[in-house]
Amino acid sequence: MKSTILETGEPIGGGGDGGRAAEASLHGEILIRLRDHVVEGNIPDGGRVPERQLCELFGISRTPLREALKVLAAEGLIELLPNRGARVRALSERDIEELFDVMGGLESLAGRLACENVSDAEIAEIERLHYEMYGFYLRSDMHNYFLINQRIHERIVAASRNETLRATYATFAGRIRRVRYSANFARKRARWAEAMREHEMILDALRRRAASELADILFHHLRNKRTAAVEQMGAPAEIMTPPSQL
Amino acid sequence: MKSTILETGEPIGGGGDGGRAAEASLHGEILIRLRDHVVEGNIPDGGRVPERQLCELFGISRTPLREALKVLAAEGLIELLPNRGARVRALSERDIEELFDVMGGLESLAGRLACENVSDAEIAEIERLHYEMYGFYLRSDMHNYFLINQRIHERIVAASRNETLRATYATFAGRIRRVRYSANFARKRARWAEAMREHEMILDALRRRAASELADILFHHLRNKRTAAVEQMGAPAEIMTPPSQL
DNA sequence: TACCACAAAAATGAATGCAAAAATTGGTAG
DNA sequence: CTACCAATTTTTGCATTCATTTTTGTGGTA
Repeated sequence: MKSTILETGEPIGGGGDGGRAAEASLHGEILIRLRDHVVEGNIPDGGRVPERQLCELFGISRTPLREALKVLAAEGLIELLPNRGARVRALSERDIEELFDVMGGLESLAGRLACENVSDAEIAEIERLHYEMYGFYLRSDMHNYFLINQRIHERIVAASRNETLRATYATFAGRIRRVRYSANFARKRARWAEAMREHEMILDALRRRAASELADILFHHLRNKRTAAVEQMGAPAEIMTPPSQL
Repeated sequence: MKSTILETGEPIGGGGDGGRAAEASLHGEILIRLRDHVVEGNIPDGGRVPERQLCELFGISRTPLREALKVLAAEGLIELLPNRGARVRALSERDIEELFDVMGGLESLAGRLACENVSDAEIAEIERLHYEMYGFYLRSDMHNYFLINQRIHERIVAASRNETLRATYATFAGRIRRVRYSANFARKRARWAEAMREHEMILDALRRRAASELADILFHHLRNKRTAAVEQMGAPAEIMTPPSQL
């Protein structure tokens, strides 16, 4: 008996979970590693996902790898062409609009449910993060601003007390991760200030536990992010070159 | 539907689609058939999903079947226990609450987006369905009422013009299909009347294209469905016995 | 009779093998 | 030199095989 495999009987994939469980059973590990491999942009958009190479990269046979590919296809991260293998799914502008809107719907829901369930301590924690983020905004520290921003949204989702929602949110977040990353670099000060104001409204509505209002604000917040992201796409100039792929 | 297999090079799983495409490639067909097999309740809750038997049922080898199992696990329909095979995922009361809330969030979003995009013709069609449904309500024709009800909700989702949302909605709808079916049999006249009133509000808000308002109404509509479903669960008396499983 | 140990049987997880389809290469004709 | 076609190579999809693990069944013992 080795040290890597866990011996618990914990179920895998129980809740369409965003890939949290399933570390056991080779296939599960490969799924996670392959997902990361794709999400992190090691393969260019629309590029082929060569089974053979990945097999030796991960040191496994094709069977578990192909199982993972099927799952990633179901998640929408890659697409499978009959007899022509897997490709990294290139997101069209429309795809990105749709994804941001769905994210908006999910965050909107999260806010609504959070108003029902959030504790005072959680609000206090979100407030703390908010002011921390505000500090980075004042200092124009984009990177740390973005990090805290993410955490605030995650806290709201967590406060919704809905594990199904959390897992679904995680899946979609992974799907647009690359885009969000680059959209992040749209250093438009105007949009940034607007986002900051929206975050103040979010916090205010959450404090008052105004569910419908928070739902509205969050949807529009994401809608504005969508606009910013799409504008950024229009004039990319220099696309982030993936860190070289063997 | 044509002769089952389609020869187009259409990608599979392109959008996390709810199983619409992918009829090609044995694996894809098996995925659909197996999903139906589970959703339709041929295997009891928590029951084992025997690979061997299903293989000969479908007349295939274990490889494509196992690929399908992995996907269904990712969708949350079944769960995989390491070295102990697949089981049909039994939904706890909490699971069902979560699922209804997520469905509420998705329909809420659909309504919001529909207000942006719905055409007059689509509204007219939904109105037509609404009055047709009203007729079944008056005649206490539960079955047809439910069918039209489903179609109205689908029309709203379609009017959102968001394919990603549509696919996600379809996946979750499949996940609670069994529950909805039995919840449907909760013939509480009071709840039924309430639902009818809510539908009138939905139609009204859609006509006025009042996005936030419609979002609210749809969420609460689903929340009420959730309450009804959970109450129904509490006193099931006779659980729908699955039509015997070899 | 209840319980535990042990062995046989079955099922799972992963690797390998094989046929078919696609991509690639080489060659030829125009 | 280019366009087109055929043969080779590669890749994909599925079946089969092999090694573990779990489950089942049996017998012995307290």
